[in-house]
Amino acid sequence: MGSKSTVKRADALRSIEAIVKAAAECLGQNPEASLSEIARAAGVGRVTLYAHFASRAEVVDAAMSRAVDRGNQALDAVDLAGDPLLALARYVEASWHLVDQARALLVAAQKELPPGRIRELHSGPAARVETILARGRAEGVFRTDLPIAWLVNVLHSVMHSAADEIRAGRLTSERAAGHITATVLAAFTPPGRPVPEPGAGT
Amino acid sequence: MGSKSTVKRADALRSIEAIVKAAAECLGQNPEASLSEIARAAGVGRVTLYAHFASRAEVVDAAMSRAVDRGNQALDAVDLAGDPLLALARYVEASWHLVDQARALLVAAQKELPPGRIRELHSGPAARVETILARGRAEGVFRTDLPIAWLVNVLHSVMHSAADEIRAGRLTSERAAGHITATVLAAFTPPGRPVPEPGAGT
DNA sequence: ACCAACCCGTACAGCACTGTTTGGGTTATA
DNA sequence: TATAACCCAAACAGTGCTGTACGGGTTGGT
Repeated sequence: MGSKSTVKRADALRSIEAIVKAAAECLGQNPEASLSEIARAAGVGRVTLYAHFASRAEVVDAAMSRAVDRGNQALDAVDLAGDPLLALARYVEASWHLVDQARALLVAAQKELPPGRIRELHSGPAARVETILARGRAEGVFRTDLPIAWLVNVLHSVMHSAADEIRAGRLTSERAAGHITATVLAAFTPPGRPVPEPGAGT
Repeated sequence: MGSKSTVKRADALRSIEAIVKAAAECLGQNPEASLSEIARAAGVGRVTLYAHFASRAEVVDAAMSRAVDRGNQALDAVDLAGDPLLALARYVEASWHLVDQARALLVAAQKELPPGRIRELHSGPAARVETILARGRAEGVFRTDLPIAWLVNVLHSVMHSAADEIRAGRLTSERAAGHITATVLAAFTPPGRPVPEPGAGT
């Protein structure tokens, strides 16, 4: 789409990059950050921002896309094969961090972007977890009495929970992953089976 | 405080009541609802609203207080003694519903009210859960390898999770409580012990 | 039946944000 | 080095919200 304009100049690309980065950071802290704030954080005039993005929605979309890309990229380096319990632990270790920053950004996106676009962006990461969960269920280590979508949502909720606790000063970043996995592995254990002891594969 | 004015007239009290009720409902659906919307929903002129509440913050505070009061009242009717597992199940059954509506309201409150006031309002309900959890830990049915504050937060997160699933159309209200308790009771089980089968005391 | 308290609509001032325009200075690229 | 692309600050219109001020109608309490 949009092959009308000739190639952008180098400084223009630099500006755009700075804006998208600043947008991801600002909106990650405060979903209602104004375009003025974002432009200032990017070290760029507000008008320049409008020269590259037609509307606030476009800025949010770009920031969201960037965050999702980074997330996918980081998760590609994670080994999701082998014991589902360990795979899930590795997944948590690598992503709880990202999920936190993405949350506020998601709030901004939900107000500015059509729901379809949101699902589209969210589908990639979601698929990974579902794969792990499905394999774990097939192997009998994860419960089958609750829908997969529910389990996925619980996982994300617990990650958000950790972010809250950190912000409240009741939890340190180092312990977060451990708490999350301990909680989630227990929550996913099939009824009647013992919950796994933590620290099996550290 | 405020013993200067003579008693309010009956219609004034009726208006105030309608405003607070409408505020709780509107802000419960959309934390950014304007005072115009709230006044309209209350069947009252916008100016009348300002005659009773000096600022938006006062309206939010009143709505929040109302919701908390109602919640406490509903929870007073719940028996929290006996088997901690069953007590927790009863608690969930009675309150997941309230927590949902209170969430958006809380978002509004966090933007308008000082943090101290928020903690003050939240302390009542939180204490209940902590009591159940502490007793369950003492009796060995809840895990002690994670802090109580964490467990409380997990419980709330899972409740929010249920609200999300319902809004997304992937869960019905009837099954919500069951899913929540099944998840949370498993998450709270001490490592090495079997997770309880659901439906023990239905 | 009276009067104050209350309600209402309209209107105004102030603020913050979005999006656009203008005009002049700077820099990449050929 | 020329020129088109780019950057910027200042300024404008438009919108939506908050909070206040008025004047005329309605209603509750005594």
